[in-house]
Amino acid sequence: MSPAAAEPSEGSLLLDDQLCFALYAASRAVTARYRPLLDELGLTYPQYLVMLVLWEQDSISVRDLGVALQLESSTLSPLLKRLEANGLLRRERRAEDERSVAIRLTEAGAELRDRAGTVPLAIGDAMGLTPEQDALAKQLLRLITANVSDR
Amino acid sequence: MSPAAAEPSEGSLLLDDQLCFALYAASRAVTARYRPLLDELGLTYPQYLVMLVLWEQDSISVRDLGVALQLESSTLSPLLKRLEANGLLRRERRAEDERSVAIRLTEAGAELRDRAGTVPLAIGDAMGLTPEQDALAKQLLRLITANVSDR
DNA sequence: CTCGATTTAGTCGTGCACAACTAATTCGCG
DNA sequence: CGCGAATTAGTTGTGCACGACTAAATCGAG
Repeated sequence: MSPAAAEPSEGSLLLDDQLCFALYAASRAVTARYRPLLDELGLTYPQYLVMLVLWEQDSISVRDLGVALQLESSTLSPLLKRLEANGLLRRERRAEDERSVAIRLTEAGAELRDRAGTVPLAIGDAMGLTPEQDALAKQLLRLITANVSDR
Repeated sequence: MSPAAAEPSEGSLLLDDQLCFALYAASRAVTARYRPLLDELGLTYPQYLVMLVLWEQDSISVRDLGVALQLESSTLSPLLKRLEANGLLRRERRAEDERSVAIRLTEAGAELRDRAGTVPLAIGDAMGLTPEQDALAKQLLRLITANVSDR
């Protein structure tokens, strides 16, 4: 007989017992926190993630971008079109394989990296986790993603 | 000098160092896992969350639903309209306050609860966490949500 | 070499998510 | 009581996210 509140958790239909809801709510809360910072860079949150990949590895195919971000081409194609329209990148068919499209940063896209440098620290600060909690959270989230993805 | 891989984490612009990306990817992976189960119930994932709240507390206002799920009326209004069109709930202006709209389950909406009973267990199984990991993850996610939301 | 299978981007339709705004109703101060 | 402020749903516009599909290019077995 535990004196603490009951923990039905497994198989419960109560919203607040659901890990999935905690995950969903946290994800939206974090992107909401990013919004004002990214507004100053003229980026949305998914666009920011694409830029992170490109700053790490320029000239990547749409396919490999999709693998890195776990997004479909039907999500990426219009998103990349908007980033191209904003002058941050160029899309060009690869000569060696005309099916593939290489995404390359423009000068403006590469320079945006400098202005984005303060963003992760500001968010990390807002999340308010200790380095240990941060590492633990990442570990658990990757475990969930891996378990839930396969089969 | 740690022999393991470096952990720059704080202030890094590498995608895989970002807790925010782990969160975003996990959230989408989990909802993707729900999709085939919810398809059988004729629900989307956000619709399922709304139904969870209604099974817990029938006859709730749009406002209170928004508080529970942290969603705006501009998201809920069309979503509720679709659930109403599918015969799962009714919307009626409250007599005592004509600004407010009460959401009430129909018979079909209440009965759907029985068919949904197996969903949380199936998902919990797919996530593959120990009860301790599950509790820890929920705790960390709620901490992040709370820290990131205020101010 | 050839032709069906595979790979790669992209389009289209549906349903969130949210900011900005509107309209109706209720509240509450003077 | 009267009227401006606040509350509540809802609409509109933009941008994801993803399934289903298409078109073009490449691959590979025979």
